[in-house]
Amino acid sequence: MEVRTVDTRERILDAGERLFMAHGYEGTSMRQITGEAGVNLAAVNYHFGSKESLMQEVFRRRLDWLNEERMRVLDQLEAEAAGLPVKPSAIVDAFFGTLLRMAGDENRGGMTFLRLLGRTLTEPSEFIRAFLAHEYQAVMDRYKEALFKALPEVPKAEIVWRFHFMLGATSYAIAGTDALRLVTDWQIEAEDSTDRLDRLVPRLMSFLLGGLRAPLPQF
Amino acid sequence: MEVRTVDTRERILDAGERLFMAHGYEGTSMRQITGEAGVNLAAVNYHFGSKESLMQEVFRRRLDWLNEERMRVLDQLEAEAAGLPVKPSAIVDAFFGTLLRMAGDENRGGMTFLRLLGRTLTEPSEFIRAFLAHEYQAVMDRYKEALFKALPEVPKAEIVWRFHFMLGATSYAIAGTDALRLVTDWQIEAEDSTDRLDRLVPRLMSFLLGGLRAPLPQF
DNA sequence: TTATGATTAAAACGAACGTATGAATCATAA
DNA sequence: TTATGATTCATACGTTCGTTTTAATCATAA
Repeated sequence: MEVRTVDTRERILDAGERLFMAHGYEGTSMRQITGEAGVNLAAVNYHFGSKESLMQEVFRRRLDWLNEERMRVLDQLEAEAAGLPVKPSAIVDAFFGTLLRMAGDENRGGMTFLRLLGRTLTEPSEFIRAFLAHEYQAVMDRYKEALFKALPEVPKAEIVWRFHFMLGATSYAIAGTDALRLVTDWQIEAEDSTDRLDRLVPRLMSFLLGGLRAPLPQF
Repeated sequence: MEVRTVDTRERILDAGERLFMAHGYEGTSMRQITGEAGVNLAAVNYHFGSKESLMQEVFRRRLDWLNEERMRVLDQLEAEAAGLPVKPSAIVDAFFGTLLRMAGDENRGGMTFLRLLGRTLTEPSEFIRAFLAHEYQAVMDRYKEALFKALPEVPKAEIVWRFHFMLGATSYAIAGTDALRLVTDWQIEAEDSTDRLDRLVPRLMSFLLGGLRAPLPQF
């Protein structure tokens, strides 16, 4: 009774993850999902209730671990710091590095999930935004507070904005690995894909830290 | 014979721009568009041929001007520099500042178009990506070359990546003005919307330049 | 072995989709 | 004023959408 259920659920989640990533939420049909998963059309509604609930479950499966891990790493950093502020670079790595390192872990969705997440953060559908905002709120608040402490001389509003910019650069870097042929041509194409991922992390980290620590704008 | 045609076309483009921004391409129906525009359902197919062609025309109406302006500004910067390399900050402002200043120009789409553009850059639909890549190619190449000259000591691949990151931060900052309640709560909400836009430009510029000039990652 | 509840399967539902058609209406030039 | 071509209109086409229903099939416990 259990074996086939888990199998079916998992197959649907995998197919949904890949197809939502490739074609977006509205652009993916239930028939595509069940077709790719090799299950009956009615299986999604039976196991998840609706297409919306499936989408939420696709995210929950990955985000639960990611955000717990982010909390755990930050806990550890703060424990090691023993009351002193944590270095900004460590905070940025805890938040964005933990995310990016998921790309290499096929058991946690790998690149597919990361690209889905990157795309979804700018997705218009209301229910997805509401869901993600809820899922992320606690982690966001913790990291904002950590950055406030790490950069006491920077106005809080500036930190929030720069966190926002960092999120954007990261989402885009992930989502657009092949989407954004706009900028890239031969210079990047030359590297193979594992190389590209290994090198993306330090490259992006340098960029994010440079932006975070840039001189404040004068109005 | 001309008055009503232009009117109808324009009303459809305006409605399409707003609805594609709010609900995405797949999430917007012809009936929504023609309903909001106050025109007959068949008008889109009559004037534009298809939904895809309408989407392309929505972008072309704004991008033609934007990219010409970007070319013009860069021409002028290079003329003023008289053979010497242009300052990176000036190049970044010419590309991203020109874009961001569209937000204040309601005649050129204002915030609505900017948010549509930001969201579309991560949109999965194949025909949109192909279209944008084609529309952008010449401008991208010009700006990449300018940055190569402005930063001769930085490897070209690094510059391309950082251009990519800058695009991401900018798209996201625009698209997520209200989408990304993830990070922001009271700190940003406090400012009213015109204030927010005026202050976004220098804030984003500082961040982008900080990222562009960050120390290179060591592998 | 049979009864039971969980799962899968096939088929159909009404609604909404993008597009096409042909007649009505309009503005203009002859 | 009438003829002509452009535009608007109501309507319908064929598909596809997400979901529901009812029956068949499965695994397990009594």
